[in-house]
Amino acid sequence: MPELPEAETLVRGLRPLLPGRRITDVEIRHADVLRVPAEAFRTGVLHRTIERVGRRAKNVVVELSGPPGRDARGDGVSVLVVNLGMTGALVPLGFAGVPEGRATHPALIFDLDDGSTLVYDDVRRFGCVEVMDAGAWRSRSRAMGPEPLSPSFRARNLHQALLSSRTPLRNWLLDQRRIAGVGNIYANEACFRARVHPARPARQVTWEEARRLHRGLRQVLRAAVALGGTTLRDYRNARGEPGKNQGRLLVYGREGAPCPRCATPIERVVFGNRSAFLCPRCQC
DNA sequence: AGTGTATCCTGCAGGC
DNA sequence: TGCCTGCAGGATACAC
Repeated sequence: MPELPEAETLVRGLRPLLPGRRITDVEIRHADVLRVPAEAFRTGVLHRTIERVGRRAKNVVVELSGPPGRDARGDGVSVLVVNLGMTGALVPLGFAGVPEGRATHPALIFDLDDGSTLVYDDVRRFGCVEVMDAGAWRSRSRAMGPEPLSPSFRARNLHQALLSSRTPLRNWLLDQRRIAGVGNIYANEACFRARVHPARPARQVTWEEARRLHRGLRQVLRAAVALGGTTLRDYRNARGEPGKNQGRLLVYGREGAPCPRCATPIERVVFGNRSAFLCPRCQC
Protein backbone atom coordinates (compact mmCIF):
# COMPACT_ATOMS: atom_id res chain seq x y z
CA MET A 1 0.00 0.00 0.00
CA PRO A 2 2.27 2.69 1.13
CA GLU A 3 4.58 4.14 -1.43
CA LEU A 4 6.80 7.18 -1.00
CA PRO A 5 4.01 9.76 -0.45
CA GLU A 6 2.22 7.60 2.10
CA ALA A 7 5.41 6.85 4.02
CA GLU A 8 6.34 10.53 3.90
CA THR A 9 2.93 11.58 5.22
CA LEU A 10 3.17 9.08 8.03
CA VAL A 11 6.65 10.31 8.93
CA ARG A 12 5.49 13.93 9.03
CA GLY A 13 2.77 12.95 11.44
CA LEU A 14 5.10 11.00 13.72
CA ARG A 15 7.95 13.50 13.75
CA PRO A 16 6.37 15.86 16.30
CA LEU A 17 5.44 12.95 18.57
CA LEU A 18 8.29 10.50 18.90
CA PRO A 19 11.68 12.21 19.32
CA GLY A 20 12.70 12.28 22.95
CA ARG A 21 10.63 9.24 23.92
CA ARG A 22 12.38 6.20 25.36
CA ILE A 23 11.22 2.68 24.55
CA THR A 24 10.47 0.97 27.84
CA ASP A 25 8.97 -2.28 26.57
CA VAL A 26 8.03 -4.12 23.40
CA GLU A 27 5.25 -6.63 23.04
CA ILE A 28 5.80 -8.90 20.07
CA ARG A 29 2.50 -10.36 18.98
CA HIS A 30 3.56 -11.45 15.52
CA ALA A 31 7.23 -12.25 15.29
CA ASP A 32 6.87 -12.91 11.56
CA VAL A 33 7.21 -9.19 10.86
CA LEU A 34 10.74 -9.37 12.28
CA ARG A 35 13.75 -10.75 10.48
CA VAL A 36 15.54 -11.80 13.63
CA PRO A 37 14.45 -13.82 16.65
CA ALA A 38 12.11 -11.90 18.95
CA GLU A 39 14.64 -11.71 21.77
CA ALA A 40 17.33 -10.22 19.55
CA PHE A 41 14.89 -7.57 18.36
CA ARG A 42 13.80 -6.79 21.88
CA THR A 43 17.34 -6.23 23.15
CA GLY A 44 18.02 -4.11 20.06
CA VAL A 45 15.34 -1.55 20.88
CA LEU A 46 14.78 -1.76 24.62
CA HIS A 47 15.70 1.32 26.71
CA ARG A 48 16.73 3.28 23.64
CA THR A 49 15.65 6.82 22.98
CA ILE A 50 14.09 7.98 19.73
CA GLU A 51 16.17 10.79 18.26
CA ARG A 52 14.74 11.33 14.79
CA VAL A 53 12.08 10.06 12.43
CA GLY A 54 12.74 10.08 8.72
CA ARG A 55 12.03 8.31 5.47
CA ARG A 56 14.10 6.53 2.87
CA ALA A 57 12.28 5.04 -0.13
CA LYS A 58 9.12 3.49 1.33
CA ASN A 59 10.70 2.94 4.73
CA VAL A 60 10.07 4.81 7.94
CA VAL A 61 13.46 5.25 9.57
CA VAL A 62 13.60 5.81 13.33
CA GLU A 63 17.00 6.70 14.77
CA LEU A 64 17.65 5.42 18.27
CA SER A 65 20.39 6.39 20.70
CA GLY A 66 21.92 4.65 23.67
CA PRO A 67 21.79 3.26 26.18
CA PRO A 68 25.56 3.62 26.49
CA GLY A 69 25.65 0.13 27.90
CA ARG A 70 26.05 -3.35 26.60
CA ASP A 71 24.17 -3.18 23.32
CA ALA A 72 25.64 0.05 22.11
CA ARG A 73 28.03 -0.32 19.22
CA GLY A 74 30.24 2.28 17.68
CA ASP A 75 28.60 5.64 18.23
CA GLY A 76 25.71 3.95 19.97
CA VAL A 77 23.24 4.91 17.28
CA SER A 78 20.95 2.27 15.90
CA VAL A 79 18.12 2.46 13.44
CA LEU A 80 14.63 1.03 13.48
CA VAL A 81 13.60 0.47 9.87
CA VAL A 82 9.94 -0.09 9.13
CA ASN A 83 8.88 -1.31 5.71
CA LEU A 84 5.10 -1.08 5.67
CA GLY A 85 4.51 -3.68 2.99
CA MET A 86 0.93 -3.62 1.74
CA THR A 87 -1.04 -2.96 4.91
CA GLY A 88 1.46 -1.85 7.53
CA ALA A 89 0.80 1.20 9.68
CA LEU A 90 2.38 2.93 12.65
CA VAL A 91 -0.31 3.98 15.08
CA PRO A 92 0.54 6.35 17.94
CA LEU A 93 -1.74 5.88 20.94
CA GLY A 94 -2.06 7.94 24.07
CA PHE A 95 -0.43 11.15 22.81
CA ALA A 96 -2.04 14.27 24.20
CA GLY A 97 -4.08 16.18 21.68
CA VAL A 98 -3.58 13.66 18.88
CA PRO A 99 -6.62 11.97 17.34
CA GLU A 100 -6.01 8.25 17.30
CA GLY A 101 -6.33 5.66 14.60
CA ARG A 102 -7.25 2.10 15.30
CA ALA A 103 -4.86 -0.77 15.59
CA THR A 104 -6.92 -3.72 14.41
CA HIS A 105 -4.04 -6.14 13.84
CA PRO A 106 -1.22 -5.16 16.18
CA ALA A 107 2.00 -6.98 15.43
CA LEU A 108 4.35 -4.98 17.67
CA ILE A 109 3.51 -2.69 20.56
CA PHE A 110 6.19 -0.29 21.77
CA ASP A 111 5.63 1.17 25.21
CA LEU A 112 7.13 4.62 25.62
CA ASP A 113 8.36 6.32 28.76
CA ASP A 114 5.50 8.80 29.09
CA GLY A 115 2.82 6.14 29.00
CA SER A 116 2.08 6.48 25.30
CA THR A 117 2.49 3.62 22.87
CA LEU A 118 3.40 3.13 19.25
CA VAL A 119 1.79 0.18 17.51
CA TYR A 120 3.05 -1.47 14.37
CA ASP A 121 -0.21 -2.68 12.89
CA ASP A 122 -0.35 -4.87 9.80
CA VAL A 123 -3.32 -6.87 8.53
CA ARG A 124 -1.42 -8.98 6.03
CA ARG A 125 1.97 -8.83 7.73
CA PHE A 126 3.89 -8.39 4.50
CA GLY A 127 5.68 -5.52 6.16
CA CYS A 128 8.83 -5.89 8.17
CA VAL A 129 10.46 -4.15 11.09
CA GLU A 130 14.20 -4.36 11.68
CA VAL A 131 16.75 -2.84 13.97
CA MET A 132 20.35 -2.43 12.89
CA ASP A 133 23.40 -0.35 13.64
CA ALA A 134 24.08 2.83 11.73
CA GLY A 135 26.67 1.23 9.48
CA ALA A 136 24.38 -1.57 8.40
CA TRP A 137 21.70 0.98 7.65
CA ARG A 138 24.09 3.07 5.57
CA SER A 139 25.00 0.14 3.40
CA ARG A 140 21.35 -0.87 3.07
CA SER A 141 20.48 2.65 2.03
CA ARG A 142 23.33 2.79 -0.46
CA ALA A 143 21.89 -0.25 -2.21
CA MET A 144 18.70 1.68 -2.94
CA GLY A 145 18.22 3.92 -5.92
CA PRO A 146 18.02 7.71 -5.78
CA GLU A 147 15.14 9.55 -4.16
CA PRO A 148 13.01 10.83 -7.03
CA LEU A 149 12.16 14.06 -5.20
CA SER A 150 15.76 14.86 -4.42
CA PRO A 151 17.06 17.97 -6.22
CA SER A 152 20.02 15.93 -7.44
CA PHE A 153 17.77 13.52 -9.29
CA ARG A 154 17.76 14.82 -12.85
CA ALA A 155 16.19 13.73 -16.09
CA ARG A 156 19.59 12.89 -17.50
CA ASN A 157 20.30 10.55 -14.56
CA LEU A 158 17.01 8.83 -15.14
CA HIS A 159 17.55 8.46 -18.87
CA GLN A 160 21.05 7.15 -18.38
CA ALA A 161 19.86 4.56 -15.88
CA LEU A 162 16.98 3.48 -18.10
CA LEU A 163 19.37 2.70 -20.94
CA SER A 164 21.00 -0.15 -19.05
CA SER A 165 17.90 -2.31 -18.82
CA ARG A 166 15.48 -4.12 -21.09
CA THR A 167 12.91 -4.69 -18.38
CA PRO A 168 9.45 -3.15 -18.88
CA LEU A 169 9.41 0.46 -17.77
CA ARG A 170 6.74 -0.09 -15.12
CA ASN A 171 8.78 -2.92 -13.59
CA TRP A 172 11.91 -0.81 -13.80
CA LEU A 173 10.19 1.89 -11.78
CA LEU A 174 9.14 -0.62 -9.12
CA ASP A 175 12.71 -1.82 -8.58
CA GLN A 176 13.92 -0.12 -5.40
CA ARG A 177 17.55 -0.64 -6.40
CA ARG A 178 16.99 1.55 -9.44
CA ILE A 179 14.76 4.25 -8.04
CA ALA A 180 13.49 4.56 -4.48
CA GLY A 181 9.94 4.76 -3.24
CA VAL A 182 7.91 4.20 -6.40
CA GLY A 183 5.16 1.60 -6.23
CA ASN A 184 2.52 0.36 -8.60
CA ILE A 185 0.16 3.32 -8.36
CA TYR A 186 2.66 6.07 -9.03
CA ALA A 187 4.63 4.01 -11.56
CA ASN A 188 1.50 3.69 -13.66
CA GLU A 189 0.57 7.33 -13.21
CA ALA A 190 4.06 8.44 -14.24
CA CYS A 191 4.03 6.24 -17.37
CA PHE A 192 0.74 7.81 -18.37
CA ARG A 193 2.05 11.32 -17.92
CA ALA A 194 5.12 10.43 -19.93
CA ARG A 195 2.89 8.89 -22.62
CA VAL A 196 4.97 5.73 -22.56
CA HIS A 197 3.48 2.23 -22.51
CA PRO A 198 4.31 0.64 -19.14
CA ALA A 199 5.55 -2.53 -20.84
CA ARG A 200 8.02 -0.72 -23.09
CA PRO A 201 11.60 -1.89 -22.52
CA ALA A 202 13.30 0.72 -20.36
CA ARG A 203 16.19 1.21 -22.78
CA GLN A 204 13.79 2.17 -25.54
CA VAL A 205 12.62 5.24 -23.68
CA THR A 206 13.79 8.26 -25.65
CA TRP A 207 15.38 11.34 -24.15
CA GLU A 208 12.20 13.33 -24.72
CA GLU A 209 10.14 10.62 -23.01
CA ALA A 210 12.61 10.36 -20.16
CA ARG A 211 12.20 14.08 -19.57
CA ARG A 212 8.43 13.68 -19.44
CA LEU A 213 8.80 10.67 -17.18
CA HIS A 214 11.10 12.56 -14.84
CA ARG A 215 8.74 15.49 -14.67
CA GLY A 216 5.64 13.29 -14.43
CA LEU A 217 7.08 11.18 -11.66
CA ARG A 218 8.02 14.19 -9.58
CA GLN A 219 4.71 15.93 -10.18
CA VAL A 220 2.72 12.85 -9.27
CA LEU A 221 4.72 12.19 -6.11
CA ARG A 222 4.72 15.81 -4.97
CA ALA A 223 0.99 16.16 -5.54
CA ALA A 224 0.35 12.97 -3.59
CA VAL A 225 2.52 14.16 -0.70
CA ALA A 226 0.65 17.47 -0.69
CA LEU A 227 -2.64 15.59 -0.42
CA GLY A 228 -1.44 13.24 2.29
CA GLY A 229 -1.12 10.15 0.11
CA THR A 230 -3.49 7.81 -1.69
CA THR A 231 -5.90 5.64 0.27
CA LEU A 232 -7.38 2.80 -1.74
CA ARG A 233 -8.45 0.87 1.29
CA ASP A 234 -6.16 0.66 4.27
CA TYR A 235 -3.71 3.53 4.31
CA ARG A 236 -4.03 5.94 7.23
CA ASN A 237 -1.69 8.67 8.42
CA ALA A 238 -0.46 9.02 12.00
CA ARG A 239 -3.80 10.55 13.04
CA GLY A 240 -5.79 7.70 11.55
CA GLU A 241 -6.98 9.77 8.60
CA PRO A 242 -7.04 8.57 4.97
CA GLY A 243 -5.18 10.37 2.20
CA LYS A 244 -6.90 12.58 -0.34
CA ASN A 245 -5.01 11.77 -3.51
CA GLN A 246 -7.15 8.85 -4.68
CA GLY A 247 -9.51 11.12 -6.63
CA ARG A 248 -6.57 12.46 -8.60
CA LEU A 249 -5.44 9.20 -10.16
CA LEU A 250 -5.66 9.37 -13.94
CA VAL A 251 -5.22 5.71 -14.85
CA TYR A 252 -4.59 3.52 -11.81
CA GLY A 253 -7.68 1.50 -10.96
CA ARG A 254 -9.67 3.16 -13.76
CA GLU A 255 -10.08 0.27 -16.18
CA GLY A 256 -12.84 1.05 -18.68
CA ALA A 257 -13.06 4.71 -17.68
CA PRO A 258 -12.27 7.33 -20.32
CA CYS A 259 -8.68 8.50 -20.72
CA PRO A 260 -8.53 12.07 -19.39
CA ARG A 261 -6.56 13.07 -22.47
CA CYS A 262 -8.37 11.35 -25.34
CA ALA A 263 -11.39 9.55 -23.83
CA THR A 264 -10.29 6.13 -25.05
CA PRO A 265 -11.21 3.52 -22.40
CA ILE A 266 -8.37 2.81 -20.00
CA GLU A 267 -7.02 -0.74 -20.25
CA ARG A 268 -5.76 -3.04 -17.57
CA VAL A 269 -3.02 -5.46 -18.51
CA VAL A 270 -1.14 -7.83 -16.24
CA PHE A 271 2.58 -8.44 -16.43
CA GLY A 272 5.23 -9.03 -13.84
CA ASN A 273 2.35 -10.40 -11.77
CA ARG A 274 0.86 -6.96 -11.27
CA SER A 275 -1.81 -4.92 -12.93
CA ALA A 276 -0.83 -2.06 -15.17
CA PHE A 277 -3.28 0.60 -16.29
CA LEU A 278 -2.81 2.56 -19.47
CA CYS A 279 -4.40 4.43 -22.30
CA PRO A 280 -3.84 2.30 -25.42
CA ARG A 281 -3.97 5.37 -27.60
CA CYS A 282 -1.83 7.85 -25.67
CA GLN A 283 0.80 5.38 -24.52
CA CYS A 284 2.85 3.37 -26.97
C1' DA B 1 19.76 -10.49 -17.45
C1' DG B 2 14.88 -11.42 -18.33
C1' DT B 3 10.37 -13.19 -17.15
C1' DG B 4 6.83 -15.93 -15.21
C1' DT B 5 5.45 -18.07 -11.04
C1' DA B 6 4.85 -18.82 -6.33
C1' DT B 7 5.20 -17.35 -1.55
C1' DC B 8 4.23 -14.79 2.72
C1' DC B 9 -1.17 -13.29 4.93
C1' DT B 10 -5.91 -11.38 5.55
C1' DG B 11 -10.04 -9.21 3.96
C1' DC B 12 -13.28 -7.81 0.80
C1' DA B 13 -16.15 -7.60 -3.44
C1' DG B 14 -18.58 -10.00 -6.81
C1' DG B 15 -20.70 -14.11 -8.92
C1' DC B 16 -23.66 -17.92 -8.31
C1' DT C 1 -26.88 -16.63 3.66
C1' DG C 2 -22.77 -19.08 2.14
C1' DC C 3 -19.19 -20.63 -0.70
C1' DC C 4 -16.00 -19.75 -4.20
C1' DT C 5 -12.71 -17.03 -6.93
C1' DG C 6 -9.98 -13.19 -7.76
C1' DC C 7 -7.86 -9.21 -6.34
C1' DA C 8 -5.00 -5.89 -3.38
C1' DG C 9 -0.13 0.46 -2.32
C1' DG C 10 5.32 -5.07 -1.55
C1' DA C 11 9.35 -7.91 -1.69
C1' DT C 12 11.75 -12.09 -2.57
C1' DA C 13 13.16 -16.67 -4.19
C1' DC C 14 12.94 -19.98 -7.72
C1' DA C 15 13.25 -22.28 -12.33
C1' DC C 16 13.75 -21.49 -17.00
